[in-house]
Amino acid sequence: MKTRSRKKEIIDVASQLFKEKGYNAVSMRDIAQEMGIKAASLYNHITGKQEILSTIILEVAEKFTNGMKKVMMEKSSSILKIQKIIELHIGITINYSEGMATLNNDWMHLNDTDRKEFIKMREQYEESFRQIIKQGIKDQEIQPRHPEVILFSILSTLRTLYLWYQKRGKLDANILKKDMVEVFLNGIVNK
Amino acid sequence: MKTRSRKKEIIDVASQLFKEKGYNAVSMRDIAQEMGIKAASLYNHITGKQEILSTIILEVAEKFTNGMKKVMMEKSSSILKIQKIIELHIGITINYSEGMATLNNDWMHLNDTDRKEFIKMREQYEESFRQIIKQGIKDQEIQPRHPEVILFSILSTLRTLYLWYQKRGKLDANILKKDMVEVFLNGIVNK
DNA sequence: AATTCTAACTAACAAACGTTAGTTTTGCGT
DNA sequence: ACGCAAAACTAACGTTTGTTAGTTAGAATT
Repeated sequence: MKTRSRKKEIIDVASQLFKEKGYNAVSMRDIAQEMGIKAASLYNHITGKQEILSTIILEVAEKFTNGMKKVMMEKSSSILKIQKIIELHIGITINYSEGMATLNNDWMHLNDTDRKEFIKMREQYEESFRQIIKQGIKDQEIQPRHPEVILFSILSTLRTLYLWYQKRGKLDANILKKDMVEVFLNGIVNK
Repeated sequence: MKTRSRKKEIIDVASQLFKEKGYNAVSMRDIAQEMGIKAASLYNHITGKQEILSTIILEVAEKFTNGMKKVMMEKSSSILKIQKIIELHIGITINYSEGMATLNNDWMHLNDTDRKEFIKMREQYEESFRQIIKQGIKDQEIQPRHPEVILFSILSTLRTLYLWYQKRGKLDANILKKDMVEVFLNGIVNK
């Protein structure tokens, strides 16, 4: 189907623009101009601006949900699971950095239905992560600190990875992962 | 001057709304309605929407610049300086959480002049932080890892603190600081 | 009591917005 | 070469936007 690929083009162009200026600062005319067509022509492929937004965000959100599901099913230590989660975030950031930006910054502009679905997914994701940390503390793999601080510190770093990854150019994902795991697991102090 | 306090009111109301919906999704009529007046009346106190935005952002940005300047002048270890920076962020987040959100999300909607100034301030701030980390590695206080990963991990956590602080309600700032310092300095692994 | 000032108001503006309707062009399968 | 569907176009719509102009009620100052 030709429409599919054209639709994908629209989503890609929109992702890029949303990342730079945010959803509300990008008009349908901006998107169309970037594609060399008129705004009205976009409606041959999509139902509206909202559809673009929810397509971008929910696609990335599902990647996270599925990735976390896999991690949760593994029979490994909590530390190893956290490493897998860091890996998951790095992978998604590399492949969907524009979508990642939109998910972070513009999820609140989803329509009621999609926004509620998104929030539910996000809460479940965080809850899974929290359980892993709590289990790690119980098993004495992880230091007995407030789980919420650990969860928040790691998650906010991973969520804004997209801001940073582009600047570093083609820094090897493996090196990035290794260093980041080291920092979170062992800290920065030289003892 | 009476106008000053009324202007402050506008800034405060706008900060709250900007935090929730973002700069472009908040209209002058929204701000006015929240204050119980008409949009046109706002112009007795401010020159326009842009002024509101730059007032909010540049005020917070200067807090950071001044705070960092103080830290840099201290004659203490790098580790201690990093602790001071964490303290600085927590303090600003508590007192200016709305402005913090706007700074993070809407700085790109500043006009050309203000945006350039903001970017310069941010770059200088990051560079100072980077120097502290590099010095710490040279002095063998900090483990010899890529400074950029350390910088990014800490900074992105601190920058999005505002997202998390409100949820935790009145969690004591001192406990938060202590736990967060522990996580970054010593990591989470129980050795 | 008269004047000035502050901060609100109503009315209106031009521009930009998302979207719809109807029409024309393009390009592929026959 | 013809037919048809896909995908572009023009024109316009009703809203919403930030902002300006001119006016008015009430308080403060003289």
